[in-house]
Amino acid sequence: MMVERAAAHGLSGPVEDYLKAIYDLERVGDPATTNDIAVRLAISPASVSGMVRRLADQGLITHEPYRGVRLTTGGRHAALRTLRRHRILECYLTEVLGYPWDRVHEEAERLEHAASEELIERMAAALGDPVQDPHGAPIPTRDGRVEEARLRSLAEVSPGERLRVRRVEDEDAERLRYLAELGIRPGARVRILDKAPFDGPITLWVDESGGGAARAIGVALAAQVFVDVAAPE
Amino acid sequence: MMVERAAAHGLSGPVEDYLKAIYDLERVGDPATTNDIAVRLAISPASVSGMVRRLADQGLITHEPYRGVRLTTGGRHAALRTLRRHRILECYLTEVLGYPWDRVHEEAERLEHAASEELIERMAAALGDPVQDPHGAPIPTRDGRVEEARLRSLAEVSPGERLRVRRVEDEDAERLRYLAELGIRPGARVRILDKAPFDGPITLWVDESGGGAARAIGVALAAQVFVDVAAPE
DNA sequence: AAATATTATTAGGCACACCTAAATCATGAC
DNA sequence: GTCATGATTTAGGTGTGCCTAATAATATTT
Repeated sequence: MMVERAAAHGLSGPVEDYLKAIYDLERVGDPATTNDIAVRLAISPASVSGMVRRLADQGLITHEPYRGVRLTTGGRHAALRTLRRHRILECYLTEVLGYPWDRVHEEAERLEHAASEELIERMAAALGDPVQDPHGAPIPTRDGRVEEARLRSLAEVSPGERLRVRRVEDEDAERLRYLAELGIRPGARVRILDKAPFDGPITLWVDESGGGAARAIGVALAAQVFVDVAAPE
Repeated sequence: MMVERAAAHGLSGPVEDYLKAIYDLERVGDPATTNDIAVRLAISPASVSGMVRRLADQGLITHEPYRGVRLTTGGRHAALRTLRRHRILECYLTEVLGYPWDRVHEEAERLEHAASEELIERMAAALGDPVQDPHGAPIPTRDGRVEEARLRSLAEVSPGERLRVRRVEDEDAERLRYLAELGIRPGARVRILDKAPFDGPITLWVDESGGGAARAIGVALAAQVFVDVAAPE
């Protein structure tokens, strides 16, 4: 007899996590390598090898040994369904239940595997079908379409231009809390004042209601903040 | 390295399900037998034997071989925490997200293992700390207290008295849908008109706004509907 | 009290998802 | 063109939670 999955979908929690990770790594650039995935999920490369075989057997990814891994159409759809669930949950928890910015990711990470499509759609409806989550990530549509804006990170941008923060990585609660303290969140207007050489601190001006403030952050943190050129307001 | 549980609590989903089942069986009467648990969870008795050992090792239950199983204080608290999560979720899904009566149990059954204490308390607060779920089951308090009213089932009551439906079993969606059609839900006022012999049908009068209707149900279904003597309104 | 039926447990397996340690493969340096 | 380094895979193992089939303990009948 087949093991009855506790999940609300055909896939186990771990499988959904792999697909999300692969989607995200692929999005940035090249095919996801075993190692990339291992680092992302904080598990050993050997474990990834095993799971990669199973995912390939199920037709969710293609695997060129020693080359990397790509999602198939089916795998991509599964990843986007999970991502939709995750991001709608984040919106709902934040907007309706008053969850703090930095804790929402963690809760959504668990709920996304258990929440049915119906629950997610009820939440989406209650929110008026949001198009992005609290960290600025776009929410895939029901039929699995997203447009991932091609944004530059603060680490890549040169001083001068007026910028608008569009998105921040949401994985790490502490970092998020710190960014929030600095006023760096989606929608904020910023301008880079200076970049110290040798990966030194990046000084920027953060607009705030009634003024603003100069802030300095390291390159690692700046790489997790994505911006585009600010539309004139 | 210890396996990181996906659960938001110390216990795995299956363990929480066992504890809930044992709690419920104990509540009705004698210590839960291996077989009872197996039937309740729709798994083989052999599997229950194995899990029972593990639960006993963890100090969640005591086990007298060939006698049955009882929750320890710790086990009971764990069961009540899970039950609280389940029932608050049912309330929230019904009242805030408009979930239908018959589908709410299934969704809560999955979410209860993933939802953190914080989420549950936020939902409870949004609802004004409800004291019972949509099927009439009492919600344990944060500190693990419940009073389970000693109710009689419709199958046990004699014709004549004016009754009020207090609670119905929520496991089976189809049964719930049928009961709802008949107007039999917590709060409804009913009176037994007749009980046919040899476990024959039970005929009852169900008050409805602007009248009422006579309905007949079988003993199996009647055993899942719990009532007390109607308070004069 | 012995035979039978019921109930519970043990024995032996399987799938999943992880681990460490030991090969193996690929590639850029020399 | 070989070699070392780093990435990847295989080999072998763990814990959880389920299974079936066989065995053992208890309860019931005769």
